[in-house]
Amino acid sequence: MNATRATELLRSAELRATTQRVLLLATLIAEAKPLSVDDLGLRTKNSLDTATIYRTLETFKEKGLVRRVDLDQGRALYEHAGEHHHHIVCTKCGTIRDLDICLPKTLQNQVREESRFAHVNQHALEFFGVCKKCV
Amino acid sequence: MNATRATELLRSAELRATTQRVLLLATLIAEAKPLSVDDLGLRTKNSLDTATIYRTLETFKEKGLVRRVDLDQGRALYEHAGEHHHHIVCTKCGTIRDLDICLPKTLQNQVREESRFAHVNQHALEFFGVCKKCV
DNA sequence: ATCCAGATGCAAATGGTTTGCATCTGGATA
DNA sequence: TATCCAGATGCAAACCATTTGCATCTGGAT
Repeated sequence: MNATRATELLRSAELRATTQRVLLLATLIAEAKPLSVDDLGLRTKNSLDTATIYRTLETFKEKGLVRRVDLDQGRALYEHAGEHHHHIVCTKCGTIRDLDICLPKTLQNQVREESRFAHVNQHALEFFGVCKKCV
Repeated sequence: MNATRATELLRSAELRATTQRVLLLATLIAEAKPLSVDDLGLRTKNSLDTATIYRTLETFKEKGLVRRVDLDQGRALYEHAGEHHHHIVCTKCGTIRDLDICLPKTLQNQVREESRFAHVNQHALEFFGVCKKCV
């Protein structure tokens, strides 16, 4: 069960381990993929108020427990924050797969130079395609 | 003036060159950066109905005249579709700068293999940082 | 067992985007 | 150039994800 793991994580993030937070975090850990607020509502059997889910996800994000992913225009997705990675999305069925790749350092340095920004902190990289089932 | 250029582009896209479309496309060409629906409303002196802007942008997108950029959670941005490129956004002031870089082919091939998708059609790559003015 | 700052639930408000419908117009045709 | 109509526009209402105000509840410290 991920409830104990979730509780531990909440404690180390200095957050009160409420029923709702444990449930949400455990769900995010269990599913291990980006979920929408609706998804989270369904997977927790609508036992949580929508506003609570939004507020909780925001809190989690601030503490680095989850990461927000913008794959979908229209609604936000959140995933348990493990290692930095990227995704590929099937434009037909919406399936999301994790990718174990990242940008080469050379490209990141190139951006630092070309942008003339003082800092380059992060990047979003998402791929879109058609999965085998949807060909 | 970009109006004639816009009219030409509309014609070759087989779209009726209405006053509104010419105005919108000319504005997108002139600004040469991602604009929100609100931005477009202001820059056209609120002479266009919001619904018209949304519908027109959707039409333009289908015809490949504009590209939608998701930099901002909350509202969509659209830019005149020139060459494929990416952006860097200042997380303090919101300034967007074009980047003349793209993913190395090797990485794209890596994604093709690792994803096991039938096709990989496109990617979104955005950088976030702090520009010199905002340090 | 008590207590209270912070968390939750509920409902209403917000803001971007979409849609139904009556009217208008670009541009093809005669 | 005048006519015509499919498609475009304007307006207002509807939608939907997200946020917010506020009264009540609760985790965990005392």
